[in-house]
Amino acid sequence: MKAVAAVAPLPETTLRHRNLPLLLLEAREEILSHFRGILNRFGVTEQQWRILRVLHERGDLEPWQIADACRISSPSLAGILARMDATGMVRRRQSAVDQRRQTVSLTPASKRQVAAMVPLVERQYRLLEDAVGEDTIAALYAVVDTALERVRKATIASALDATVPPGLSATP
Amino acid sequence: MKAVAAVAPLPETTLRHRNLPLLLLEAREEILSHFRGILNRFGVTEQQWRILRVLHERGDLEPWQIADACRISSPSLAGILARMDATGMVRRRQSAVDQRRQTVSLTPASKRQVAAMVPLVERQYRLLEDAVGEDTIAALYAVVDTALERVRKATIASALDATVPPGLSATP
DNA sequence: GCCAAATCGTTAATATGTTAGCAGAAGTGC
DNA sequence: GCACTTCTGCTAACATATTAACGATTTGGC
Repeated sequence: MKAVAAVAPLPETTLRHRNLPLLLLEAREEILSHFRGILNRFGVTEQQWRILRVLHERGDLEPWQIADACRISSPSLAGILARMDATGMVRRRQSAVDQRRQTVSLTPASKRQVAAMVPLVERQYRLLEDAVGEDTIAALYAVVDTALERVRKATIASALDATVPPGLSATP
Repeated sequence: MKAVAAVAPLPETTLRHRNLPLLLLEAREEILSHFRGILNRFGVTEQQWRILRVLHERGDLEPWQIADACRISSPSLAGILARMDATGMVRRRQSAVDQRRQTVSLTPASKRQVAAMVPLVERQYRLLEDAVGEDTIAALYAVVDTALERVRKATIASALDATVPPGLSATP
């Protein structure tokens, strides 16, 4: 006869949860694909557009503010801003009071470019809403907003803190 | 006195729509941050895990199937698979009938590694659900699913096809 | 059977993401 | 005033994303 432990949950090797980051990546890429033509037309990358847009909306910013707002890591941003500075898309000035800090601002040329891009981007959003339903897009914003907020506020433990069968970890 | 055209919509320079791809990026990164510890522990990148996982779930696949399932472009996948092959994470075999095709499969070592990672990943999903509410995560899956499906099925025109004021485009 | 077109994986060039670490500058406590 | 800590932006090393283009097939039309 089988022992009592027969019902004990074996180390399951089947994922019950679908890959949520992958799903979000798919959604993001699918939507972004409809804007990429506009970006390519104006010769700006997706990250460069995020930066142009946030500078357009919020005015001059310091690099750490851009990094935070655009979800670009500091090392990535350093290179991106250097390239944008070299091509005249932004201007960087050192702060006089704090030698560590900088201020990034749009140039007259990039302001004109943003002004030309904004109506196209806005129109593309409307075309998207017209095609899939404004309510669908609104629900997407809303649900992602609340999920994001709750994940950020929550205290989430790490599965690594739990007891792990020794010898299975790749830790040296 | 003002002319009748006073109400005509000036070329608006204010974006009414928030950056939706950025919002999805934020959500994705926020969630992924809680899994990155597991991936780092086992020395696999996020993309490598996507590949390991899909091979675990669906068995041997050809590169184009992996590219499609994991949302990895063909050029990126070439390098990733080459590295994974070099480190023994996957094995590649040429097809006998079609010299262009390959079959990618897990190795015994990577099968053991996936088996060790799956419970941790699954546990992390549960910790996430416990912290933010299972319904929140379920709603996220559901809404993103439907939005993604509708965007894919819809026929969405390009804003570039509309009339653009000449001289504002960066087209040479 | 043969040639043009489509397929599959790949390389090349450039731009970013990730992690670790570092240098200069500014705040902090004593 | 000085050691200590924090902050800000940066470099370095590596892995990926994007776009264009290519080489080796395979397929389809005729």
